[in-house]
Parts: sequence; structure tokens; C-alpha cells
Amino acid sequence: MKPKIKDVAKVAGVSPATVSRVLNNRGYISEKTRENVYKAMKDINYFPNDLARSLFSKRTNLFGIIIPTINNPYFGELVFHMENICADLGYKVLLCNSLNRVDKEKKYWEMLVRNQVDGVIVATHNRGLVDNQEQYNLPIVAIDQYLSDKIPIVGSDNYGGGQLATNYLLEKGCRKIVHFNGPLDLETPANLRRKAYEDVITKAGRVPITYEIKDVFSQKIQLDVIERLFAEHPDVDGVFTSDDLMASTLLEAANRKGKDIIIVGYDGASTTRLLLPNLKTIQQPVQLVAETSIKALVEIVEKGKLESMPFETKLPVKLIT
Amino acid sequence: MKPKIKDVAKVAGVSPATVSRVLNNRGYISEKTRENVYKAMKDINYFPNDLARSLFSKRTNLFGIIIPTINNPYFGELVFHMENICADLGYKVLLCNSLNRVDKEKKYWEMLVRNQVDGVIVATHNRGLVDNQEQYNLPIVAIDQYLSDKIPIVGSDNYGGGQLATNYLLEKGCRKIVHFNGPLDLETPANLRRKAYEDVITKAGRVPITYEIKDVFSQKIQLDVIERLFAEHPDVDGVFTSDDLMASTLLEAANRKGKDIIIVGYDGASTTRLLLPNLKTIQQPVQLVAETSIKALVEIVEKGKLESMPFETKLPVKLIT
DNA sequence: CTGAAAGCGCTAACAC
DNA sequence: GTGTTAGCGCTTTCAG
Repeated sequence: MKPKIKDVAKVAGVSPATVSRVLNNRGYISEKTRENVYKAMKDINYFPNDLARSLFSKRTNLFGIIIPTINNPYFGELVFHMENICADLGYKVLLCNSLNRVDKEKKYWEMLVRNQVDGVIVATHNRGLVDNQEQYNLPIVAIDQYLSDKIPIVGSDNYGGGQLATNYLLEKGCRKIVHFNGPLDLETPANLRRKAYEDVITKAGRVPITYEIKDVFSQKIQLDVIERLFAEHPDVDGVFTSDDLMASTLLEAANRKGKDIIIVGYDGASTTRLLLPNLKTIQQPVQLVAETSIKALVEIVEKGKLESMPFETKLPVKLIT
Repeated sequence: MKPKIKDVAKVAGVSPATVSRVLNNRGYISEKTRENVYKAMKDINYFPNDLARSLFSKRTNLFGIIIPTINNPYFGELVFHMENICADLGYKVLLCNSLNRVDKEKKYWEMLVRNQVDGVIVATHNRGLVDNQEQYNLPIVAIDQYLSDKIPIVGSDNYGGGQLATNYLLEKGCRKIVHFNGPLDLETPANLRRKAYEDVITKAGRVPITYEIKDVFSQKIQLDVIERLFAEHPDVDGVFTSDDLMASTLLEAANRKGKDIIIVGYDGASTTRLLLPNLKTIQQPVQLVAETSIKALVEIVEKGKLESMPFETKLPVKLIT
């Protein structure tokens, strides 16, 4: 049986209350008893039960992080940083891969509530769940996504990124510049990448050509769209894709076809940079996104509201060529 | 204030015990009251407090997963699958990125114990921590790593993979085949990759040439070693690296130097395959590793011991060219 | 400075 | 079938 506070008390010859005080550095305790208690804890190999403490304190120091999938260079890096920062701040991370499936995500929300998490980071496109969030009444910070006008957002400068990418392609002398984007019905700020493309292209006196990839995580759907692109615009010589994985797939397909296309992706995660160092991309400040969002969440949790930062934060991106 | 069982009871006009019974489907309850209770829960938006339940039941349905870093194609995919399977089985995942740092890992262990996790999956090289694990007295399953003779291991067939890779390079007619491996002082089964290389090369009547990369996660150290390789063996024409990231770095360097080298990596994670589809590699059955290890852990947790599988499981790998 | 006792939210005997 | 009560491990008034 695991030793409990009572056991420590017995060994140290004091009352449970005293042990608790030592544990929490609360109230006045004589040096002598404090030592005794510490020694007793060591001796019987005692570790406090955080469940019991949390039950009382109503704080778990637990955050839920909901993302589509951790098996992705960007989210992998994002969660990596988040978890790191959390560990430093004394928070623990419950990982939730929703796969962008509403049913899964709903279960996760309920699970998180039941586990009394102190707050949640959401980076999924969860339409139709907003009411839930309100009902749960939890501190939440959203990553690059509008959930409700009460939930703060942290993300990158999507519009700026789209401009950077498109302008780069123009400068490089591309004649026919196309854009690939993810599902549009999701109303995420990421759609601003496309908007920027359209604006820049239009301003340059050209006609925007865009393709929508309904399911970003399906390789097959991506290939179908690429096929269509090559059929409809064989003379394409520049593409801005709204993420690096699309860019990579396209790059590969273009190589196979012997096509010379300048491709600019989006995200610039470290793994992608490592494996595909030559891929041009708009790099998001992942670590900064992690820091900013976790800091915001902690503030809401600990102070009850967000003070030190705006409701929506747009972090600067960088063109990498 | 969050509603509790007592509130539900009041609304439903029954006692807390009855509500609890409904919640747990325990004992006999009349259809009538059951309905009433459900309705009350809906009405006041009640969610059970799993902390309190766990405190009583001594089961949290929580697993800790300790890995070096989630920001890595292989571990990202591994944890993705693990979390998925856990979710299906009703377990939750506490994510721990140890960065292979003993101090961090030690903290994680203690944290997991205090949080009363039901079990732990460890995929880190944590020398000097074994005694801790025994002291904590927790169900543990290790991924590709010897911890103690009591902790079951799940991994891939490292030796077989090493053979596959080396034989492939021989068959391709490589004259000078070199091997890159990670830190050797760690005594992991992964060292069998190198052993297999040495055996195959020796049997072919050649002399093994190996380079050790002391820190797999440092790009700089990798580049230094590559530099050394090119200086010492400019005629190298085949390399088997003990992971794909090394392979990628080497590939890049070789391209820069205009060297024609056949490279075979190890891992074959989906992200790597996506970004670098032409990279030859020994692919680990990630999903199977995840399934096997989680299933083993669940068995230990729920039945008190491992019955359905051997103490050490070596899952088959595949050569991808 | 320290102990006794009540309570965090829930469950399981034990009664009726 | 349902209610009363004690207790999971811990913290914190309130006494002393």
C-alpha cells in the first residue's frame, strides 16, 4: 500500500496536520519537527497524492491540449514547446488528438471537464462545439481559430504571410501563380493566407487561381487536386500552398512531371526544415505561439482574466527561401 | 460553482447514493428514477468529478508517456497512435518530453506518481533511474530499451533491420559501406542495428567503418561527423544510418558535395516518407509498436501481470527503397 | 507551534 | 429499490 500522510505522521511522531504544513510550507513549524517529517517522508518513500490535494484545492495544474493530430511537423513542434513551457510552470499536459472529428473532440471536452483541468488550448476546427465550450465554463485559448468572442486567439500573421509568399513569387518572375488552400468552410484565420494571395495577385493585374484541398491530411485528395492543376494550367510556374505538406507533395509531383515550379509553403516547422531544407516557406514562430498562448492561459487561470495581451495576437512570420 | 452529485440528487428528488448508482449502473434502480436522475443531470449540466472518483477507486485511467521529444517524426507518430488507442480504451495520456535529460525525467516520474497514473510507457534512455522505477512500483512498459529484468520491452527487430539495410547496400554494389549510429553508451537494443551492420560487413570479408553521433538531436554534431567521414573516406558510396534524420542530413550534405552515395535510414515514419519519399529506409511498424505496448500496459494494469505476450517483443521491420 | 475534526465529491456497505 | 453513513488522502479552520 502506498504510504499516506498518516503514515508519515506516525513515523515522525506528529499529527497529519503537521505533516501537511511541512509539505505546504504553511504556518510556523519548528526546525526540529520539519526535519523529522522530511526524514520520515524519505524513510517510508512517501509521495503526496495530488488527486486528494486537487480535490480539496480545486486546482489540478492540468491543461488539456486539443489538436487535430500530433503526427504533424507543425503541431508536433507546437505541442513540444507548449509542454516544455508547461513543465517549467508546473503544469501538466493531457494530449488530445481530435483528428478534426467532432465526435472525438466532444468526448475530449467532456473528459477534460471531468478531469477538472485548469484550462484548455484548442487548435482544432470544431464547428458546432462552441456552445459546449461556453457550457463547460473553462479557461480556453484558441490557436489560430475563431471560437467565440470570449475566447482569445493566438496565431501568426496569416495575411502578412500570404503577402510575403505571393510577392516573392511575383518577384521571381513567375507568370502563372496558383494557390492551394485547405477547406474553406472552416472559417479560420488561415483563410487570410488565401485572401492575401488574391489581393496581391489582383493588385498585380492578374486573375487569382485557387484550388481547395478538402482534406489536408489525405495524400490522395492532394494528388487529385495536383492532377487537376496540371491538366487545367499546364503552364503554372509558381504555387503558394497554405501548408508545407501540400508543398512537399506538389514538389514531388512536379519533379516527376519534370515541371519547373517555384513553390512556397507555409509553417516552416523544424522537422520540415530538416528533411526538406530547400523548401521555400513562410515560417510561423512556433515557439512564440506556444509561449504566448500558454502564458495567456495561465493568466486567465491564475488571475481570472487576460491582462497582459490583446484578445487576438498575430505573431510575425518570416519568408524562408 | 460546479454542480455536484448532491445537487443532482436534490433536483431529482433522490439521495446522492441513488445518483451514484445511476451513474455507475450499479444495483437495481427503477426505470422511473433512472430517468429522473438523467434528466436532472442534463438540467443542471452535471459532470462527474473524476478526481473524486479516482480518489476512491484508486484508478485514474491515466497513463504517462515519457519520450525524448514529441517533435520528431517517429515519436510523433508513435505517440499519436498510442494516444488514439488509449482514447479508445478509455485511458488518458499525460505527455512528458524528457529531452533525454535525467533531471527532467526524474521530475516527470515523480509527477506521474503523485498524479496516481495507472501506468507508464517509457521510450527514453534514462540511465541511473532504474532504482527509481522500482521504488515507484508502477506498471511500466519500455519501448526499445532495457530498463530492468522486470520491465517488458516492445521494439522492432533492430538486428534484422540492420541486416536488411546492409545487405541492400551490398547488393547495390557499394564498395565502401559506412554506418552511423547514435550514442553507444546507452545500451539500447538500437545498438543491434550497428551490430548487424558489423556482422554482415565482416561476413562479406570487409572491414566495418562506423561513426558515432553523440547527440542525435544536434544538427551541428551530425554535420561535424559527416565532415569527418568525407575527409577520412572520400570514396564512401553507401551509408546505413541508424535513423532517418541522420540520413536526411547526410543526403543533403552529399548532394552539396556532389557525392553519389546510397543511403539507407531507419524509422520510416509517415511524415518522413511524406517529405522525403525517395529516402530508402528500414521502416518500423509504428502502429504495431504502439498497439503492442499499450495493450501490454493495460494488461499489467488490469490483470496485474503480462499474460498474452512475451517479455520482449521484436516487431518485424521492412526495407523501403 | 501543534492536534482534532470537518469537508473536498464520490462510492459502497449496511440498513430499511 | 433507496437512504444513511463512513471513508478515499489531503488541507484547513479552530482550539489549545
